[in-house]
Amino acid sequence: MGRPARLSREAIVAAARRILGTEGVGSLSMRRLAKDLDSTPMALYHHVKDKDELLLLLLEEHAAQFPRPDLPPEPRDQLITAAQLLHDILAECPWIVEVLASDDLMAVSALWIVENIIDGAVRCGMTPEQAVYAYRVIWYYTAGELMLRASRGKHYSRPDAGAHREKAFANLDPAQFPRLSALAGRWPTLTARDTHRSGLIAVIDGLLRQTVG
Amino acid sequence: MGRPARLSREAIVAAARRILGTEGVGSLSMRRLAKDLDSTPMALYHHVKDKDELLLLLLEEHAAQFPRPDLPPEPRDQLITAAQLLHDILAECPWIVEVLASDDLMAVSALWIVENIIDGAVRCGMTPEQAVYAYRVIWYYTAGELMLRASRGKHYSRPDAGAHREKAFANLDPAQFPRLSALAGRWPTLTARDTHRSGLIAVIDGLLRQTVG
DNA sequence: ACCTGAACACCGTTCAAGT
DNA sequence: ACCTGAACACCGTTCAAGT
Repeated sequence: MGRPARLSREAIVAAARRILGTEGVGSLSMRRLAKDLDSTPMALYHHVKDKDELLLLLLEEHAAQFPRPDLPPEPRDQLITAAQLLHDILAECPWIVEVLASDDLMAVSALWIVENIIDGAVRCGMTPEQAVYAYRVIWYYTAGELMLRASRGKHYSRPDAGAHREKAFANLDPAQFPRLSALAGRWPTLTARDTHRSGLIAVIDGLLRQTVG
Repeated sequence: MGRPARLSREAIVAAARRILGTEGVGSLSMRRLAKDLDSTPMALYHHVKDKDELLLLLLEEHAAQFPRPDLPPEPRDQLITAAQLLHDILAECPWIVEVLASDDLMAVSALWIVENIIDGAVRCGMTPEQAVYAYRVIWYYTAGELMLRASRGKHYSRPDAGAHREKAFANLDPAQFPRLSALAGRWPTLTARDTHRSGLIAVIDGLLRQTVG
């Protein structure tokens, strides 16, 4: 019957997800993964093309397992809810943004969301061209939020987190930077707030006004 | 008189900028930099704290040298022009976005732009809190656009660029994805368009409507 | 087909020693 | 103070060989 393969795509993806969950993306390397599987780095390359493919497999798995709620029928609500959902799915694997960036299309298991964003936009009165434009603006906002959220998470445990910022604020000339000086004390609190949804609504309504009045 | 230091911050930054300009961020490593300076990697650490500090020095230099045009007096125009300027300054060094992300404040030589964004927002009628919120939404949009632009640049020369996307579109079920199927052929053209400014205006007007009606 | 070992061509950074 | 050499603890990936 031919000896069974020791490794498999599934086993590799499962081990990778375990590392991701317990130690973060920073710890996920082909070598570390091989060690966890009692194998060698090169054995992995028989099952996945390269590290990017492995990361995409992880996203596919994550997105496929994510619940698919019914979307509201009203087109603007559908647009907002779908865009929010796109953010929420990726918020749990923000490391994927860099991989997705190389091609500007979502992973296939998250494509239904893109379809719903475009559909909502068209049903709001946009042309298909305008709907793609709106999707891109929403995607830039979402990707930026995810990237900055991820690197905040990466550095928040450092003892000197925000040291550079505090020093910059302390050296601020109030005559030259009146607005920033006045805000200095409240800046950390204000920037720590989660304003994603509210910002998303502003972005979408701005796009709707610009295109369909 | 004590022998002069062979290396200096300035010489290191200059060599780094040369590598950045001719070969891109991917080629900028402390070891490569040392080689270009006929020195050793560790000699560099006597003049800069670490690689992140070096990258910030490069941004400071770039932003300081950038022209500082007068901004339009009308607050909404000031807001739009300042936000556009923020994008244009960073568009020439998009690799900095990751470094800036760790602290959520701009490099000091670009702070005058942040001041003007906040000022424009306040003069449009926003409270300082709302102005910081607006700045953050604008920054997310800008950072996302820059990041995706950068990785498009990184991969556009590959022979298989867009291969994954094309295959994904080809396998699309028109019944399940009517909007995307209809757009498939035009997707590459539509997503290649530079819509930054138009999107920025939509974002800003959306924010203004949401906060000051 | 699947896996191993060794190698290639790199990283950022620390440590101990030199002048 | 400034610099060097060697080392630490890693990377992703290719190549040639084994079963």
